[in-house]
Amino acid sequence: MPLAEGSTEPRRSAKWEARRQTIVDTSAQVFARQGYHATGLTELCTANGLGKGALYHYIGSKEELLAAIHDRVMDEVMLGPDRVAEAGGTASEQLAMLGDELLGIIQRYPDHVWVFLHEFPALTGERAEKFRVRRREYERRVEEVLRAGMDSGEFRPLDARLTTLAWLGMHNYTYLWLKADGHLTARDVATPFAEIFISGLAAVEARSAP
Amino acid sequence: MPLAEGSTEPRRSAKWEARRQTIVDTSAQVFARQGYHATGLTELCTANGLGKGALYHYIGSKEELLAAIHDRVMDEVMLGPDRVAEAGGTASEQLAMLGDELLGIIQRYPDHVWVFLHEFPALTGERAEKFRVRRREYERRVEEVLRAGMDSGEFRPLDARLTTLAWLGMHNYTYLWLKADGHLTARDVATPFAEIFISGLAAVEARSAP
Amino acid sequence: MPLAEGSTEPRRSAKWEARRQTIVDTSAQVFARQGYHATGLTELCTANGLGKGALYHYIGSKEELLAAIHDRVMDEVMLGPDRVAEAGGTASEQLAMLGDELLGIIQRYPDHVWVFLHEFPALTGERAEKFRVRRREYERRVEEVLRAGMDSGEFRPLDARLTTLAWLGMHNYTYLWLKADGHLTARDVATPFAEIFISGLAAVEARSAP
Amino acid sequence: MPLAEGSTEPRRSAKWEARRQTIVDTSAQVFARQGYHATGLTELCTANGLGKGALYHYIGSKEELLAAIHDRVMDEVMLGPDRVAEAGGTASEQLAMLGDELLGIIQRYPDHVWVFLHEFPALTGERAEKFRVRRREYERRVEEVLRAGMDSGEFRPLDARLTTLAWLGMHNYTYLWLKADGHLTARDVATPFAEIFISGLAAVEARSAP
DNA sequence: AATGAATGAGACTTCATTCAT
DNA sequence: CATGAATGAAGTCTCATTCAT
Repeated sequence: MPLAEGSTEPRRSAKWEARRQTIVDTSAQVFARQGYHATGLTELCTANGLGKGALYHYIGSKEELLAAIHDRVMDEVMLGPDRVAEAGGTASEQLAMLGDELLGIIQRYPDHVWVFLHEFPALTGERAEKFRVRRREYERRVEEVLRAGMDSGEFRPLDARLTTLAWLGMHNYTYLWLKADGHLTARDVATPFAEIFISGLAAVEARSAP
Repeated sequence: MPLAEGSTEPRRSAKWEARRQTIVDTSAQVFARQGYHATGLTELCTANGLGKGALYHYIGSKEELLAAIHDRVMDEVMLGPDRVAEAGGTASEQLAMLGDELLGIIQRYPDHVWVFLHEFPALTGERAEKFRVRRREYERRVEEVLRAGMDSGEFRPLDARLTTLAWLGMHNYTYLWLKADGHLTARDVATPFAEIFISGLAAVEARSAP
Repeated sequence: MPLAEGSTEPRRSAKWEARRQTIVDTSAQVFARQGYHATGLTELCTANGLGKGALYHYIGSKEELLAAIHDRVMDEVMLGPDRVAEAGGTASEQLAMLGDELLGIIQRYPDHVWVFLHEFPALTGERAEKFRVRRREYERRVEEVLRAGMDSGEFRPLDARLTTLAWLGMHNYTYLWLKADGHLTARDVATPFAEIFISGLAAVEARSAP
Repeated sequence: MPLAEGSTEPRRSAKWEARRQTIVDTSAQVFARQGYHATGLTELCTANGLGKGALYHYIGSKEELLAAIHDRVMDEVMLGPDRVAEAGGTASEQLAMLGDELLGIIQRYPDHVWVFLHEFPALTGERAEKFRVRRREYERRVEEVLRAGMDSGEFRPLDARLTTLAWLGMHNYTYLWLKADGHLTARDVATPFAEIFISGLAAVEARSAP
């Protein structure tokens, strides 16, 4: 019996967990390339070098595998706001850091992110709800930073929600072209993005002074 | 396969074309709600109030239907840059207009856009290539406007490609939340987006003057 | 829209219904021979001379097919008590008639009955409940006849429920050996069974009269 | 396959045998609840608190386990006629005793009996044949008693085979509702059953004498 | 124009069983 | 004694598409 309550999943060996992680990562690649629905179990088996039975020994179901990919990337994403809050600094600095963190993840986990942003609707029931909640939570954290900047007069007073969505779109959308194997690092992108966005938010007086 | 597209396809009656258009639009709705792969032909039949044979009479194949949805929205999108070029004006004005046009389409065709941005990978072969080309063409037109602004000194000198991608992300990503039925009009969003983005690009002297 | 309310099943053509009935009967034979769980869809396809898709066009699902077999036989069984009640007569006569009817069905539908008595636990949810209810209803009708006989003094006063179960066991159990192809007719069995059972129930004075 | 049963099978330790017996009994419960085919090895493992390897160490195969359950109950059943023959008495007394014994087993081993009567067709080859033979042997013993009663004039001259089948049905069928946990003992049922059946068989003169 | 029966490949998943550890 | 990873065949069911009517 595990110490933590409510964990209905039977404890598995470290070896099992490691293998499972490998399978999750490999499968993310395949899903990113072909799409979740367009990828059959047989293809996943080939990609992972496993028979169907063995694959199911690790993944439980195709949808559970999809959720595991989501978890992998969402766990990382949620760390960003925490680290940023801990680091402190001005709203501009915090927003820049958030962008850095986010693009870093997109670059390090391009496949997982692709799956996360594209195949989320394939999740059903509780699994879908879980990630809807986590996603909203992240957005809320971004919005908080923006709102703080507006409150302090560092940013112009804008619609915070709309501004958050603009920022998210600008950054998230990079999943379509930002890959680790390119010559571009995450920071190469994050820095100009931050420059554009933050100076776009900057309080008017700072700009229009005669 | 015909050498010249559209030439050998048997001309259909106006009635047929009208009915087909209705089917394309209705199907876009279903695809947007459930995903292309997750939607079966039977569901499409129900949604369109047609038997399988009749549906195939109009759509040719499921993938051709998907391509028709792409066409519907891409035809509209490509009109934007043309109209903008014709209208003339400063780079800022042109960029704002582009945003206006794009968000207008996203709001008027939320389902088609959703399908276009989400299910594009389901297209294969020539059909995929066709839309890849059109999409790149649109991006090139946006980049042109940005490059013109930088050349004229209206915008700071930035990486034009990267800036284009930032602009596209910020605008395209609205497909996830911008719906016609909301209280928000396309312009309600386009205006603040343009303000943020354009002032973010504005040449430094304009901002830092003492 | 069908006239009858609540009928969610789409109306089907008479041809479809006829073909379905044939499939139900043929499948009952296969299930009776090999068992429900031990029979695969492929086998059913072979037996019915149909591909998988076509078979599903008619049966909906394997369990629905099982339910259809249940329906076929249960519809017939439930007619017995009605006909008997209508015919009237003494309790002994009614009981004999019930046995006649029941064994007649067992002989005419040996496969359906086998499936009904053996594979009932394979039904789930509402489908299981439906037949549990109908079965109890039939038993209640038998018990009523017995109780009437006891009340009138025609039968000895015994535990009516227990007596019902004895009668049911004696008759139902014939499904294991009573086949139409044998030389034995249903009546050949029903008559001696009725003689034994009814004289076993007969009021004591009728038997022990000097 | 060993030529002489039981001879070449490696003798197992008493501990092994005990453990095996426990497993057989526990599994009978699971099979009775869910059916043989509907129960997976994994479920059996859970129910028995054993891993797959360990379970196979005891059971050999799923079908062998099923056979063991059959053995358990059939061994008991076959003792009945022997004990009855040894006890002697009139045909009526012997028949009543047989019923007593049989219902006693059904009540003491409801799960094993359920499996025996329901899942017998899942046995294949020699194993199926073995139990077919034992079952026929039991029926023969019952028929002998009936025939003796008829020969002696104690019972009316009826079709002995048919009468046997009636008696078996009446008694065997109780497996559907006779459980140990109820308030009803086996004798509570056996006595009225015997009364009905035996008086139903009683020689005519005893009843219809003018 | 339209129907819907039929196809058969392939979808996801579970099965009983084996065997290296 | 016991484990649990691995197998691969078979399970039920859905798919897009065709075609006789």
